[in-house]
Amino acid sequence: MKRVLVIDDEPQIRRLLEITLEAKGFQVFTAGSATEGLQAVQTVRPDIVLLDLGLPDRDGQSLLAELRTWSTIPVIVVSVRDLESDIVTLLDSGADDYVSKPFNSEELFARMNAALRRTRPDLREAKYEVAELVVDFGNRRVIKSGEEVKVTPTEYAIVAELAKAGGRIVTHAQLLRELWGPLAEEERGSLRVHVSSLRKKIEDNPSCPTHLITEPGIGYRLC
Amino acid sequence: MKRVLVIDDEPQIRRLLEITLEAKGFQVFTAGSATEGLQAVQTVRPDIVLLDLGLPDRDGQSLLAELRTWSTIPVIVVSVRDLESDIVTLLDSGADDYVSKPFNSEELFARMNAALRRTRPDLREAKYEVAELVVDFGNRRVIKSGEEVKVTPTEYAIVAELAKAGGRIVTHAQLLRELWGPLAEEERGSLRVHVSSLRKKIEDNPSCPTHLITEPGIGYRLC
DNA sequence: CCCAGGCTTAACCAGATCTTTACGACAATT
DNA sequence: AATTGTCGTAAAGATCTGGTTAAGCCTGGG
Repeated sequence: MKRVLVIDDEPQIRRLLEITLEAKGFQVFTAGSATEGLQAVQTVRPDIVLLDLGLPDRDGQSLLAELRTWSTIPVIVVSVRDLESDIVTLLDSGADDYVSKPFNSEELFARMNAALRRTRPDLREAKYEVAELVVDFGNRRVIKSGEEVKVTPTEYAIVAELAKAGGRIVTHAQLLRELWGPLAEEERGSLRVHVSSLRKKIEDNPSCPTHLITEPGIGYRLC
Repeated sequence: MKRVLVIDDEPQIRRLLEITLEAKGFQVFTAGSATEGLQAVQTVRPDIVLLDLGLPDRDGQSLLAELRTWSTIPVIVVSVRDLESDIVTLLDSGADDYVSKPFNSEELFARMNAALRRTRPDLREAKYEVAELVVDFGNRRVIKSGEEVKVTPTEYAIVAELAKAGGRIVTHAQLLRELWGPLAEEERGSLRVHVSSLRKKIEDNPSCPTHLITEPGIGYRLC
């Protein structure tokens, strides 16, 4: 049975979709806000997401952008707006399709199936892998040579941030912002310590790192 | 055994429903006012709610609206009024079905079962098993090594939530929201206590848990 | 009315985790 | 060669988190 996650702040819409989609044979999960929704993607691992724009806590597009940094799960955007420019922007941000309210449930169903057919199942795994190192976002785990590595919350945040960048450099500023909020420049020392202890766990030879690489003066990179 | 909460201000009706529903195999809880009812939803954790309109302290519809902001529990509205417009409004607000007084108990029973089937596909006949531990959603029981374990309502809610996640991590926030409603961040201490006592019941060695695992800084997981 | 079960709160403890600090290595610069 | 700044490491201390226990409160049933 296919699992669908509905992210919408209006309870009535959630209910409506729940009923119509269950009738179509989907297993339906719901989330009432953007943050809740992002979390739910990880926990319920749906096959497809229906995302309403105009959530209270966060812009739908930024949610989509964040989601796309670590997941390729198909997302269909649902919204009352249907300006041509909006549609383009959203598809650019990684949406798979677009349905405007009020929607015809048959049309929605058809588009969902199309999106499901289109996706490559092998890419739906929310994981980042390099050689013997695997960052499993879905289960919040780090695996090295098949063995799970116990990392602290901060260490996971660092390695996840680097993994999401997919091998590209992540600057000190970016990491600091992600870990300690926007105005934390004094934590550079702390960051160094955490990187150090992280290397002890994921590197064969911590003093000569092969995965968590320092880019002097810039930041770090996972490769 | 399914739990049903009856919210009605008339003692006679409460009694009547209590008797007929108990005969049908439900465990019945009652509340005599809207505020009492809202509270009871949290404390008794029913599987379904029967809500009478025309409560003294509050409009039934606003109660429904509030409930729907944090719970998807099936609600069947019972009322003397049966204006078409009212029915539509109520279903819009999130009611699952509508029965007008005086009601036929067979009809009510049928509609309750329909609502339960529709809204809780995960609980229909499902069980979650890991080694010697079984969470029996259908009968609301926990079995360990063939023996039933007596758990309190809150403990059952916790273990059921974890079981539904099927071994994946459930965050503190998710659990808190599910157990105490949307704005309960202060209950973390209480959650810890319940987890502790739950472990005493389902773990061979509670100080070294093998099933109910702590994911430091994140939440819990059943495996 | 009292009693028992269940929930919450508070206190305490242990261990994990984070930050701070100090120091040494290294490279680039003067 | 000395200076400067960046980075890694180790150790210490502070802080946080989670588990446990016991006490008190509330509620429903006898």
